[in-house]
Amino acid sequence: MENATCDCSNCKYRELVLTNLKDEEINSLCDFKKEKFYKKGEIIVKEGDPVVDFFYLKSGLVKNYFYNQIGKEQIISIGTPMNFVSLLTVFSEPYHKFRVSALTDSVICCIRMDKIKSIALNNGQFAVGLIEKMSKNTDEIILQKLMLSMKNMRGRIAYILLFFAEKINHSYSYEIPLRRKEIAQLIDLTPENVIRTLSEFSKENIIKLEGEKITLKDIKKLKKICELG
Amino acid sequence: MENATCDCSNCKYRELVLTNLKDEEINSLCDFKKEKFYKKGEIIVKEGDPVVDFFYLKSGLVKNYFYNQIGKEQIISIGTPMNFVSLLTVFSEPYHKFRVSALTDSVICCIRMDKIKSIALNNGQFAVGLIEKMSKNTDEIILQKLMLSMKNMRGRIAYILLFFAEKINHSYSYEIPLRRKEIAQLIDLTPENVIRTLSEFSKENIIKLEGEKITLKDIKKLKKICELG
DNA sequence: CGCGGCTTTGATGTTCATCAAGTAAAGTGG
DNA sequence: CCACTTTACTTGATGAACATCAAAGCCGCG
Repeated sequence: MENATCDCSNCKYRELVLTNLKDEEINSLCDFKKEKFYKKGEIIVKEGDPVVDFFYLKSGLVKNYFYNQIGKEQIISIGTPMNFVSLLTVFSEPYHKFRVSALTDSVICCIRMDKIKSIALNNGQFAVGLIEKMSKNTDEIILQKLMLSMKNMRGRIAYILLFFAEKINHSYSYEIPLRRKEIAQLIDLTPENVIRTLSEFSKENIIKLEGEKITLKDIKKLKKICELG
Repeated sequence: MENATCDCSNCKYRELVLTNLKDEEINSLCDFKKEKFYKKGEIIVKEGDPVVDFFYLKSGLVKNYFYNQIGKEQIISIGTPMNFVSLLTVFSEPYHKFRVSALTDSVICCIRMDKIKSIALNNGQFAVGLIEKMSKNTDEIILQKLMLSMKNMRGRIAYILLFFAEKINHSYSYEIPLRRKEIAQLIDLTPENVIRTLSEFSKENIIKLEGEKITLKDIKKLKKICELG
């Protein structure tokens, strides 16, 4: 993990997450800002860490996860660029509940939480923008979990392949950003069954697998499996 | 459903949900406030309804749910007193995504959404309070779904019985507020298996069933089943 | 009274997890 | 650079957990 600085005032990334800021507020935020680079696999936040910074992802991909009673990893959500890293716990709890790590090399902007709060106290516009953004973000997480829980094996795999394509890579041909095991942890299957289903899809000519690269060949069929499965 | 009015300025219920309001803001909010009474089973919000009011539950119990592709009802969360009714979609979407109905006779306070937003714009204290409350509320929903998804049949039933006792009824002896079928919809089982497991617990002397009344007899064992299941 | 919806129990079937075993790929140290 | 270890991936066979199906009793309600 490395640090760096950049200019916030014209930062497109900041604008999408933190809006309606006056110039002097931007300065006050950004004097304490840190931009951090994380390598694939690096841990960004550990459960139990005190909440000091507010994070948002500029580029890369992160996972939000925890370990269940029997020590198995469970992925709660995937953090995409222009979005919050970590759940909203940060606004109501002094300590992080979950772990966050980088799935790919990632750039994260860290702003002191107390600065955010103190600006929100004085700038309602900003606070309302934050509320709206949070609301959207959380709803998506809940919706995704709901959608997944309703589906069977094939439906879940289809869903997640389409999710990677449409929400993350913006292409139907991409490198799968998660290991088979991680996919399993995200959609609540075993790695064996993830593999099995991918093989099935491949045999049925719905997808094409080449190493870590995947091409979704029959989108229509895939969407059907996703909806009905 | 009936309407009524009450005085907001000293309302303990309002204070817990909407804090840091100045006197004139309370008045501005409450002039447009409606207090509504819903009978058990009544629908409070339908998916697709425009978001005009902000709801919080003063007393009673509500369920937040939707219908999946095959028309089966799925319960997302149970709304308890002193909390928001409906998910946070209200802050970012113009229309409700889910349906809400009363599980028991309920009293709901309805405040115009535009009033809430316009006050938040001018009162950062209020906005930050709202953010914290929202954050807590949503995290609980996500956590509950996560906990449930990790558990097997017996674990889920144990969890939900303890949830009813500790979070809703504040007693280990209570009337079950949901039908067997609704419990199934909430914890993702079939009604048959809900019943079967309750029967098992009853035979194992962990609980006692008398009509709709239930008594959790062996809390220790129940918690063990909940944790390990 | 009789109809429909909820509840309950038992029997059967399907889906998915688990177990086992083997191959490939990727890091590690001499 | 090559043996060695470790980790990921893959396939098949077996078993357990839960859904589904079927049938009967119960209650509330028109």
